[in-house]
Amino acid sequence: MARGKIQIKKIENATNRQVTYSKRRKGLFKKARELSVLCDASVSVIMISTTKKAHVYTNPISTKEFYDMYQKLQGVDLWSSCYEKMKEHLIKLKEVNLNLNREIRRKMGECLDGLNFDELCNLENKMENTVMAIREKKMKMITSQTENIRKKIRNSENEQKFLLHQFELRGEDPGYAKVELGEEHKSYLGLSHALQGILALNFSPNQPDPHSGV
Amino acid sequence: MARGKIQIKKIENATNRQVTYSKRRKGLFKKARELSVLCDASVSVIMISTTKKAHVYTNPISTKEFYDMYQKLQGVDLWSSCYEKMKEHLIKLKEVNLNLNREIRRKMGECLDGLNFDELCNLENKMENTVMAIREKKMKMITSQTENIRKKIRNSENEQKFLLHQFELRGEDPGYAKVELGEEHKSYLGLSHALQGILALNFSPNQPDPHSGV
DNA sequence: AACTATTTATAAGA
DNA sequence: TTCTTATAAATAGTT
Repeated sequence: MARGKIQIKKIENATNRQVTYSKRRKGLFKKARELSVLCDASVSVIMISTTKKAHVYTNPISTKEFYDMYQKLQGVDLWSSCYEKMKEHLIKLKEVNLNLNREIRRKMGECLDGLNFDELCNLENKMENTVMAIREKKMKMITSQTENIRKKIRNSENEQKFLLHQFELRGEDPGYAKVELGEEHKSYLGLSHALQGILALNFSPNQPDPHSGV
Repeated sequence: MARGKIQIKKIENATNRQVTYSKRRKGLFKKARELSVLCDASVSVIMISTTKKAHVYTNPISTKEFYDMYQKLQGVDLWSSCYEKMKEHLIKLKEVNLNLNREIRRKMGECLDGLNFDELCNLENKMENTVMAIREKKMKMITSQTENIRKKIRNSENEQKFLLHQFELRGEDPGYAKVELGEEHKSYLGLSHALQGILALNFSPNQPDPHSGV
């Protein structure tokens, strides 16, 4: 358009192309601004070079507002695919949550109205098994606790024996300490045995229940 | 820019403005196309007039692709507010689901390892209450069923009486029908009474459990 | 980045 | 709207 006409096709010389890009970009933005002002229109110009650098002109609204308005006017949602998928996922999860909550309420004995007799029997069985499992777990806990206490006692007994031995070697009388430790051990043992007794009682009555399938 | 210079400010004459808009729009699109071709760049021009009509030129990619690329290059997500909120919601729901599932597994007697002794006792109580609630529900079901059957029997007995009365008035003998109905009633009653007995047995043993708080 | 010959865009009029 | 055309503006090639 000056000093000779040019063909509208890609400029092969990279430097030349870059210079032209710069000049024409400026020109385009100027024209865009003029159009926007003269005609009171909203104009958005975005250019992305091969070097992936973006140049933007928008007036009088932001790029986001531009896209929002564009979408509204065109009646298309450019992001619907991603957005809608997410929405669906959300709805599904909500439904799953609702069902899980209902299941929990049923397991708490509420919300039983929708179940028929067979389903009630089934749920009863499962819940009985649950109670049994919980009792078993408690039993294990107590047993292992008792075992631990016994070990501790054995350890301190051994330690005590060793200390006694040491005292004897020195010809001294450690009487007081010996009695103290002995009392402590007895109360430990008493507690754990009592707990085991309670659990054993608690555990047995359900075993002959005609409903528990095991 | 011809036949006289103009000021770059809004053209007040509406017709004039419209004409200029049309002419300059064409010019801008032409320049955009030339730039795109000459410099091998991506160009997007969107114009929205005061009459809310959109005119678009993009090359060589679509408006959506343009938007996506623009976002990536600018490192901003124009929809982040809405999108991120949704994402957070999704993550929260997933977490809730996970917890609900864990709760259900616990109520089924699995996954008890994370609980301490008190929690186990608490869960045991709840599950016992559940079993009781289920049994109560079953009981109610049977009771109402029995009641229904009793009502039906009463109704058919009344009907039978009425029919017998009618026959007597006519001086005829309906003996056969009377015996049939009577037998049927007995078997119904027998079944429901037996069921009630079974349930009563099933229901009572858990009542004196020292762990149920009620 | 600046210059400038020339092409291109376009304002006003038809 | 479109065509015309005088003139302003843009810009290709050069420095």
